[in-house]
Order: sequence, then C-alpha cells, then structure tokens
Amino acid sequence: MTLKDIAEKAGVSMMTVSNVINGKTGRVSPKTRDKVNRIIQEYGYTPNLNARSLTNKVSNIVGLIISAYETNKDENYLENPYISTMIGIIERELRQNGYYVMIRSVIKGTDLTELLQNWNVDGIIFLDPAHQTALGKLASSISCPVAVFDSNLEIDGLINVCSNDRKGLYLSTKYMINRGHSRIAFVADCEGSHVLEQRFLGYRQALEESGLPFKPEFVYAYPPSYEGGLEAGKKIASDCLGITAAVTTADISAIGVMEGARLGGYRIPIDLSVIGYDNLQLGQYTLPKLTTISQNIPQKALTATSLLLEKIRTGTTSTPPHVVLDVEIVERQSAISLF
Amino acid sequence: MTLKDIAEKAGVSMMTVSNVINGKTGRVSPKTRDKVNRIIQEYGYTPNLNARSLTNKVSNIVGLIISAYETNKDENYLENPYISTMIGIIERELRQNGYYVMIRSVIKGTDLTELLQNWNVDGIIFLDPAHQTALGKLASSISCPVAVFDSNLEIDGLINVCSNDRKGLYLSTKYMINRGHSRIAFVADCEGSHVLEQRFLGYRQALEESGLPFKPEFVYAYPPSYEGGLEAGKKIASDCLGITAAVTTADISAIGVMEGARLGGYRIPIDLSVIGYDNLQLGQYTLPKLTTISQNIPQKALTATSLLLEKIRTGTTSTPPHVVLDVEIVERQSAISLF
DNA sequence: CTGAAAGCGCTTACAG
DNA sequence: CTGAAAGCGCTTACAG
Repeated sequence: MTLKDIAEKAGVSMMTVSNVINGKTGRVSPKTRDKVNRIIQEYGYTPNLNARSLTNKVSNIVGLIISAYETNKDENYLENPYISTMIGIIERELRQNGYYVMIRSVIKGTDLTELLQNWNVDGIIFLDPAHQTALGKLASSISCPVAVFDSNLEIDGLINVCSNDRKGLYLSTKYMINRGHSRIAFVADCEGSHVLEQRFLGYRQALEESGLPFKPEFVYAYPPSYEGGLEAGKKIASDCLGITAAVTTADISAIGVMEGARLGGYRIPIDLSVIGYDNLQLGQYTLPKLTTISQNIPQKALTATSLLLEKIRTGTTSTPPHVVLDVEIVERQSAISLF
Repeated sequence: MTLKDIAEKAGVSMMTVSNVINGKTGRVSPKTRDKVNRIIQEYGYTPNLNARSLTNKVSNIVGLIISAYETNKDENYLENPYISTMIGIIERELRQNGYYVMIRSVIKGTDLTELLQNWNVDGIIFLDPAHQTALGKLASSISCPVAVFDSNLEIDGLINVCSNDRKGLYLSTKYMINRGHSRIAFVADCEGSHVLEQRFLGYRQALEESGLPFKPEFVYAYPPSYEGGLEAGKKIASDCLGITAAVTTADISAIGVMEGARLGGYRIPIDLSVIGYDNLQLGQYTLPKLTTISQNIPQKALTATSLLLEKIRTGTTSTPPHVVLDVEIVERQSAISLF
C-alpha cells in the first residue's frame, strides 16, 4: 500500500493524498479530503517513513546513546536502574510527540557519527557521561540538537541537565552532623569524575560549615559499586577510627558498605549510619531500608527531552539549555541520631 | 557527502562506489577499489540508510516492543530489571551483527503495525508477553520474523523462547520439602497468566511426588509484586496455619513476603523460609540474601536474538523455533532446613 | 571491469 | 483546489 495506490483508488493525484495526510487542509476540498481519508482508513495505509526521511531530511528518529564499557564488554549498562528508568521515561515522551527511538551503545566515536549520518537522526541524547571527551571533540561536527546529563562540558547551546550533586552530599553529610555524628566517612573514589568531585565538595562544605575538621583518613576511595562499598565497609570496621557514619555516592555502594561493616562486626544502623545516593527502588528492600538522596530521575529525563524536542522543532530553546535540578533527602532507616 | 560526491571525486560512476561499499569486489578492479576506499576514508562517508532501505526493502532495523501499561501509563516497564537486562543483551547482539534497534512501547495494536510499515523493520522482538492475544490476531499480517518469550501461542514459525517455568517451582518446592518443610505456601495469583499457571503446576507436582496433600488455604493469591508479597507475608503470619516455607514466583514478591512476615512477628528464615524467582541482582542485597530460581536471562535473550537473525537472513531457522531453557536454583540464605 | 537508466515512496516548489 | 515534474540517496537489473 503506497501513496500511489491510495491516489489511484481515490481517483486523485499522489500530491493530494500527501496533502491530506500532512494536514495541509487548506489545499484540499473537504469532499476529496473525506474520500481520501476513508480510503486510507479502509486499507490501513501508513506512510513509509524511510521515503519521507529521504525527502524531508528529518527522520523523526532520536538516538539514545549509552556507552558500552570498553574494558569489559560483557557488562551491561542497561542493568543500571538509573539508565533504564531514564530510557523508559524518555521513550514515552518521545513517542507521544511522534518520534521514534533508536537505542545504541557506542564504543568508538565513529559508531556514533555513523548512526547520525546513517539515519539523519533529528536529535541525540547521551544517557551517561562516559563519552564526554569524545563528545567535546565531535560537537562541532554534529548538526542536530544534543542533550547530555551531568556534564561539565561548556558547549554553546548544548542541552545539559544536571542535578545538584554538591548539594546532594552536603545534605547527607549535614543530616549526619545534625544527628550528632562528627566522625563521618566519605565513601567514593572521585578520581576523574566531575560528578563525584562535586559530591565530594558538598561533603567538605558541610564539614566546614559545622566547624568539623576534614580528615583524609575518613575518605574511603573505593569505586561507587557494591564491591567497592563492601571493601570500604570492611575497612571502616577494621580501621577502628571511631567512625559512626558513612556518606556514599550511590545506593549500591551504601548497600555494600552496610554489608561490609556488618561482616566486620558492626550493627547497622546502631554502630554505623549510612546514607545512599540515587533513591533506587532497591533501597526500599534492604534491611534497614536505605536513607538516601533522591535525584528525581523522571524530572531529569523529562526536562532534557522537552528541551531537545523544542530545539528540534524551533531550532532553539526558550529557556537556558543548562539546567541544574534540585535534590532532596529521603529518610528511611539506615541513618540514626546519636542523641 | 553522498555516493555521487564520492563517485565524482574518484572519477568513477556511483555504481562502482556502491559495489565497493557493498563488497561486490569481483566487479571492481583492485585499483579502483583502493582509490574509492581511500576517498571514502578521507571524507568519512557513510551511506544513508534511509535511501538504502527504500530500495532494498530491508532496513537493518529490529523493533523491540514492550507493552505500555494500559491501566497506569505512569508505570514504566523498563524499571523491571528483567526487561532492561534483556534489552541490553539484545541491543549488543544486534549491533554486533550490523542491525539498529528501535525500541517502542505499544498500547494499541495499530501502534505496532504502524511501526512495522513505517520503517520496514526486518524483525521484531516482543519483550513481554502482555500483547499475546493481540499478536495472535496480527500474526498473519506481519511479514517479518517475530520473536517472543514465554508464550503459549502456537503460531507456525514463531520464535518462542521460554524458560521451564514448571520446573522452576518444582525445584523451589522440592528444595523446601527436602529440608523438612511440609506446610509450604504458594504465593501468587496465577489467574490469566500462562507462565504463572505453569509455575503453580510445578508446585503441585512437587507436593504430589512427595505425597504431601495440596491445601487450597496454602495458596496466597496476591499479585507477584512487592506489595502483593507484603500482604501475603502478613497474612501468612496472622493465619497461624503452621506454614514454615513460602515459594514465590518473583524475587520482588519474595522480598515482600519476608518483610510482611517480619511485620507479623516472624523471623526470616528461622520461622519462615522463602524462595524467590528470577535471580535479580537485588536478591544479593537483601537480608537474608535471597535463595531463588535463576532463568539465565542472557541465554534467553541471546537465543531469541540468534534465531531471529538467522531467520531474517535465511528465511528460516535451522533448529526448531520453540525452545525451552532450563532453570536452576541459586542457594543463598533465605531458606533453611528444619532438621 | 564499468556505466546509464529506472525505480524505491515520498515531498517540495511550481503551474494551472 | 488539483496535478505533472523533479529530486532525496541509494541499488538492481541490464548493456557494453
């Protein structure tokens, strides 16, 4: 079923059918319009978007880019609930606006440019910040609107939706301080991550504001993973530095810390209060349930998608494309007061 | 940069460039081939796949379909770790085979046919079984290969990768029986779900084999969600039927059961042993760590993808398209022996 | 080994 | 209000 078939059955030209489909109603008499619509209905015609893309130079496709791990190709970014939640929300929003979503993990820079040129994608969203340096170089050659998250890239017009990472750790550290904790561990290796560095600054800011000294030995520089947290938790227990609280940069890390500290003989939260980061669903299923910092992931995804759509349609955004979203603490059971 | 541009720069016809790109080397002299390749490299040319799809009638796109919840459009299937893990694995496999992945949630049947016709997708994969009845009707009108999971649809040539659900619950129930449990609750409302009915049959089979009576009051027909499990757990505790073990059909449900029973005064696993289903990552983070049935999700995803690719390329599959994968029990801490 | 022609299904100016 | 022509970027027969 093609435009031509419909045109023949309706006894009009392809042009007219095309106009009807595209709602250019001013150019078609109501009578022909109705007749054409009836026939389209009857035969269940839908236009071939490949052909349309070819002429229009727009594709109605938005590319969702995730970084494939270069080191371990068996890992799977989609198992990260943060990423998959984002994808779900973005997909729905794009679909409701008439766009199709192509999802692709990318290893080399050419994987990306290929996608762009191959399909004339109308916009792209980078779901994780791993390819920022590559993006920095490519930016000038990408002609479609681009959205990223949590980036420190300073590219003119780049849609960049961040969350207030510094405030996040400021809040969790302050939460501990307000409850009488003064020997507070910071668990994460921030090396090379802009996001984590910001969180570390939030930790230091909270200490400073409260007149507490920063102690390098309270920094447990392990990766923000379950395994990293596990090691940190064990070490906190064995170090015997009098630490009563630990702030982390990921729920998964916090869960590791709880388990590690437990293996070292600590009771959680009696002997060690722990706060996570991300407010993942699984924090509700741990024992104790995890107190954590919430990023409002849906808002983050929607903000970026809306800005991207606006830019695709109008060529620009009516509000600044760099937005920093607020964070908040979600109180559950893993952090308690010493009073 | 188009074929034409490259052809001009190389001083040959578009045809020749096309042949070089498509590796029809027999038709091009090595010298021209090298020259053309050099120019392609130099200008970073990649073919426009919209145009290619238009002529070839194949698109190199595979559609990944997830059902949007009709009842609650704010829910998000991608938050289901089973689904997102599948997507991650499928995406990688397809990409490595030169395919692009279009992901789309679907509410009405037309959402689907639209996708197919719009983009000439080469194949589609239904990630969840929710649209089986719709698929049953559509099947005859879909011309490309289709893969589904855990379906009871009997459609000729349909790629259908299942896991042995019956065996799954047989294993978990047997596990309990072998450890001295005789009053074993089954937690799930199987109504309308082929998969859950199979699991229920596995439960009954294990009881029967061991000469244990099936008691309807041991069936806690709650949805296989955290909330459902929570209710079931509370009710198990308050019913005082002497139940010492509960088998479930989802990890998330098992976690709810543990929490609910705990709220009812039970200690887990001392007073109640619990076994999950799915082997989700989060089962490693609960307390006690969850004993569960593992589906080998990567294998499931890869099997379906490989069969689909084979069918796209050759028009058929060399092995039967209906495969049932084995399941196994993963022992952790949530189920103990009464001896 | 190489190329000129036709066509995939659509849309955009341009005439009438 | 309606239509014939040209073109988007590619590939598939078909000649030479």
